[in-house]
Amino acid sequence: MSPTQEEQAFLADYDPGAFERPSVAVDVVVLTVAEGQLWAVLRPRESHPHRGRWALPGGFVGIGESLDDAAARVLRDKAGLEGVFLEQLYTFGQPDRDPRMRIITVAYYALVPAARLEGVNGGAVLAPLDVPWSGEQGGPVEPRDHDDALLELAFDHGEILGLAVKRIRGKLGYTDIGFALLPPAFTLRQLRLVHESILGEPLNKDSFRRKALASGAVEATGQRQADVGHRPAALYRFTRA
Amino acid sequence: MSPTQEEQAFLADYDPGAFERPSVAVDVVVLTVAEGQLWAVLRPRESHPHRGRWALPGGFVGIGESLDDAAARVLRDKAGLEGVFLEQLYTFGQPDRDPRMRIITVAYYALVPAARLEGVNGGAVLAPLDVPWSGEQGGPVEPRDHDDALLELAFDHGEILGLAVKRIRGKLGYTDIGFALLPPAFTLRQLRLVHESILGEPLNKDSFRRKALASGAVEATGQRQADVGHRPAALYRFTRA
DNA sequence: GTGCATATATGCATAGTGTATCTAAGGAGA
DNA sequence: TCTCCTTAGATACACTATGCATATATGCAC
Repeated sequence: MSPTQEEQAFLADYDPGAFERPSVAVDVVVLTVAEGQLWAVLRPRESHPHRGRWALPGGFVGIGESLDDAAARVLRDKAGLEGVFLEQLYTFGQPDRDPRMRIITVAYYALVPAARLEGVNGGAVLAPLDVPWSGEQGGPVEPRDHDDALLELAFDHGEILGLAVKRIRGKLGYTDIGFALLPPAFTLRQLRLVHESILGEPLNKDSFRRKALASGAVEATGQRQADVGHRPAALYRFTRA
Repeated sequence: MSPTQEEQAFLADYDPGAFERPSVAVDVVVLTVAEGQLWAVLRPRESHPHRGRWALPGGFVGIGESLDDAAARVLRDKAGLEGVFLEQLYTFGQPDRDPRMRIITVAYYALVPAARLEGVNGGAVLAPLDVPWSGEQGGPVEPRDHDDALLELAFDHGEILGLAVKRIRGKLGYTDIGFALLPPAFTLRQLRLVHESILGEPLNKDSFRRKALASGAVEATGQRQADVGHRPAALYRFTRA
């Protein structure tokens, strides 16, 4: 840190209003699972900088608005989603992350059942994510378009996406976030596919079944699948433990 | 959100510089383990608001300074610490969390071996923390003074402290953060006491020992304890797996 | 009906964990 | 020097979780 910055920060302790303030934004990573992989909502940037590149839905935080409220607003206005799982991820604040000015962004991630994202609106796309690392190693992930070509991301949004994937890989084992990606009634196979898609590796079918049933997190609805071309699986619902 | 806020946020998309910006600060939860419990560094507030209450070491983020740099600077200037474990925790942004103005704070947590905190300087105290919840339930924690009286905290710093404790409880099992609280050479008993103090519950001595040795995270230094009044334990060092 | 695909139950081998027991190695004090 | 106390560290065993194999069940397509 330069002496000038240090001096500024020192003085700011006593009169923060007298010094230059950063802008604060929120960006939301909207994730879903379909076809055995993760997908994220991206929007094309229509102005400079990074015009034409793809960006996370985001926006500035209002001066009287909480961070959670700002994230929920962005989710509603820019992805058409309400009432979904939404949690703070990490705050990105490198001084040069936006070339225009100092913008600190508080990243959130939302988990949505695939059915809620069928009609993605207003230029946004749902892009499948290649995760070029294993376990919780971390690093950027690579969104692709329908021709399997890489989508170029704006700012540090690749890093943000990567951290979201890393985070849900970690939280999958000891939280209920997997259920946020499923419809109200689901089969144990669907539940396992969600876990496999997030973890990027196959899981033992029988142990997964045993663990899921023993966890107390699911209960049978009494219903079964229909029209599936094989023995229909029982449908379960999520029950908070 | 009021229509005015929504309108502001909408317009801010196109000209963020034209609208009022929040101040952004960092607060650092400095934690250590000693005498079988967690301790945190607190400083008395010398001006309003919340004058006389206790606060986390903190400060405003310089306009050209990264968040990590700001946290490291606060740690150095207000707790006299350098080169310790330091990681972002969570960002707190309720509009009314500071009565003076809108201040968003990015909270960090630092983990420090107890020996590094023996001479706490400049009015700061090292306060033992009562954790009135089990597991990863979460909630505020209660710092106490030498007479076991509760210390009143400023702003939402009780909530921040509580989240830090919850976070390290969770990360203890699948990361190396426990070693950040130990000196370079330590016994397996010391390592277990760190885990027990963080988790707030006793651990099985033998299984803990087995797991620690099998993990590959520790190796024997060849040295032993001295002057301990019983069979001296072997000293180990941390080795990155 | 026959074949195919997946669901679901059961049994067994193996690995991990909790617990008990035994011996080792230091200091304190008679 | 001997005895006692305390904690270290090794070993054995029961129990549980998990991976894996096998057998049966149940739907649709033909």
